[in-house]
Amino acid sequence: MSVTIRDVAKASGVHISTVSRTFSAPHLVNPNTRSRVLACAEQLGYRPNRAARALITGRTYNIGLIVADIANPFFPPLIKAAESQARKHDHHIFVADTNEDPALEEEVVRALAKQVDGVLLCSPRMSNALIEQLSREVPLVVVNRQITGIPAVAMDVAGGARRAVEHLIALGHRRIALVAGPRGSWTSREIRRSASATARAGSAELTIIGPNPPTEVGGLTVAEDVLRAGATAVFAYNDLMAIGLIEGLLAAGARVPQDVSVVGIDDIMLSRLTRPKLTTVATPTAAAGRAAVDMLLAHGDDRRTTAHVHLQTELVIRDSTGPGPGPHSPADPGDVIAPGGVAS
Amino acid sequence: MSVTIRDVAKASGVHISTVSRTFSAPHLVNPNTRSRVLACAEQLGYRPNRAARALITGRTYNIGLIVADIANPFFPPLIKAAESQARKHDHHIFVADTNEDPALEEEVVRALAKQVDGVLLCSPRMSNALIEQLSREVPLVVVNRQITGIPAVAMDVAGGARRAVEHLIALGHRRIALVAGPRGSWTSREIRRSASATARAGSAELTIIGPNPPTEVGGLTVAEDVLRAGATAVFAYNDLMAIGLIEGLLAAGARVPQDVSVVGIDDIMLSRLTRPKLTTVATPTAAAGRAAVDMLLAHGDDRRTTAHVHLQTELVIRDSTGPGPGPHSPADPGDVIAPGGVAS
DNA sequence: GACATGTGTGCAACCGCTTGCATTAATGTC
DNA sequence: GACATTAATGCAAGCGGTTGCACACATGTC
Repeated sequence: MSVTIRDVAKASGVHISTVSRTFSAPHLVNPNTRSRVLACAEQLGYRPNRAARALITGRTYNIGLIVADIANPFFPPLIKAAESQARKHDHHIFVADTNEDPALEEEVVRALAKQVDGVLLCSPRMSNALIEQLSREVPLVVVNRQITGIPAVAMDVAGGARRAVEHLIALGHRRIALVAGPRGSWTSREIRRSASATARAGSAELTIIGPNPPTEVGGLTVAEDVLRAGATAVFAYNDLMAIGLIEGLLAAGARVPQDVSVVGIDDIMLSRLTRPKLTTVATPTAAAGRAAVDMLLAHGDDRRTTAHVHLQTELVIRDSTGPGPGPHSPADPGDVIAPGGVAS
Repeated sequence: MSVTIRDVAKASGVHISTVSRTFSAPHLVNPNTRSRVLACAEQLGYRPNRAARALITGRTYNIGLIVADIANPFFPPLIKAAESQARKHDHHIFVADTNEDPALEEEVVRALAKQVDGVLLCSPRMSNALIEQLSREVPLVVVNRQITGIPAVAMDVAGGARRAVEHLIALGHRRIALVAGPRGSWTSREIRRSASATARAGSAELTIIGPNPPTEVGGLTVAEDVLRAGATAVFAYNDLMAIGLIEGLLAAGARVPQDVSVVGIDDIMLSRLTRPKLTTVATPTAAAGRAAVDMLLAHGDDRRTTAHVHLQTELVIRDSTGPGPGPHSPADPGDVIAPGGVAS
């Protein structure tokens, strides 16, 4: 049915091992023979069977890419960049979506382990211990997370969060809400830590609302909590939530940014298209995808390359942030109500 | 290194063929033996090597999914649904992005052919002839295209286009522009055909602008052409272009929908979030992803299942369309200028 | 008790390819 | 011209599984 190495061998009058070497070790075969074999292969439409090759060499030329939610606009640019970079190195990408479910994450890694040269774990929700264990079964590169001993591509979300909160403080906001992301997210912890420290340093009050699902709906549903907390500015775990939040705020009659300023993080395509346009922290998503693939492929040679790539983020000021109530805001700690669903 | 069928055989005191049958033909092995083997396998953490299995059975349990542009928000829901549906049947998905390039499309299909049980070709830009040829090399299901002899999942874009244009006509618009999609797109041809027929039936004038790249920028850049054509309403090839177009129109000083009404197609998530919210034709993207996977897997048994699945579309009226200039519009065919980039 | 029947397991070939080793021919060295 | 060296190719084992066939044994039938 399908044309194999034997067909090519027969057609070009050499042994199959010569054909094999023509493709995997060309320098070992006589140039004349080589070109004859290549001609036959071309003519027959021969393509090496990677599965068969992988069986012996252990290299599959496949990469697993695991994301929490393909439909979250944060991921597509990353996937696209990774796929393109992988193809440059003749690798293919398995994409799996875990629906934000840590258990599914583990299962998918295990299911993919034997069929890939390595797995890119994007924004994993698993525990560090589990990730370390899995990394013994298959080469792993984590994106948006830092674990000692595991190669990682991290974006400087802490720096981004700092700049975002500083921006709000500079605008005169003193009562800021942080709409947190999902439990188990490293990014969420980083943001929380950095935003808290920055608020403290700027003598602003930070109310943490969450955890929440990292979706538009997640943002929409906390709009009331934000208003009840009396915040004049909000920093959200990601753009999708920020956009949902703005929807919710507008629906509740609050104006953005006149009454409430909103900052997101990610700079997804959407952020330039909503009204008001979203002020946000741009994360280099595509660069992260490329870097992760590069690390994984480099990784192969020397297993202890636990380098960590750090990518810079950048504050993009658009229209969803504006001046706060000013330095003389009648902020009375007494009327800060702790609404349902608010944690610290 | 990795635990194989032989390790399990040794541990449970049976021949490897018995272990093999325990997994691939359980009814052939004695229940006692079976449970013993399963226990050993579980304890050793054995996972069958799919590549090795594929070598003999010819079934890889992999599916290729080829899209024109992952970053186009139309695709992620489709990919997500397909991946999820595939996983239900214990299949994995290779995702490839072709950057809207037909040549790359062909190359990717060929590269994937041997490693998958079939390929889902989403919105292919290739010629029918080429698709037919490829379908002889690997089982194919096309999405958003119809080719006799090839299983397909098609959305009723023609019906959608009709309803969109009828909606504009009902609002009183008589000079309508169609912002066309990329060359080679079946959807683009369907839309053009259906929109033309509907306009003619409704005594409206339809100016076709394009072809254009199916992106936000593609829409943005034709805003001037639309205004120059004197159209009071526009139907765009997809939501992304419609949204870009609205940006462009607003930037040029035109109000939407007061001066120009805009309808898109796809109902991507974005469409609910922009201002004004986009009137559009909703296409059942996730359903298409699921259906395509199902067809491909069913396909396996009986190669001549060239069924075509047809999915309904639906007009979603939001805020980007409004009343036209009315029946007494001073439309003078004489001042219809054919701007640069306008085709018919 | 002889025989057909069925059940569970082992044996070995094979899927398409890679690779260490043996073999042969060509080349260089003194 | 004998010998070591190098280059090019063939041979065959094996990667981790599957599967047709043979075999041993237990049962049922007359």
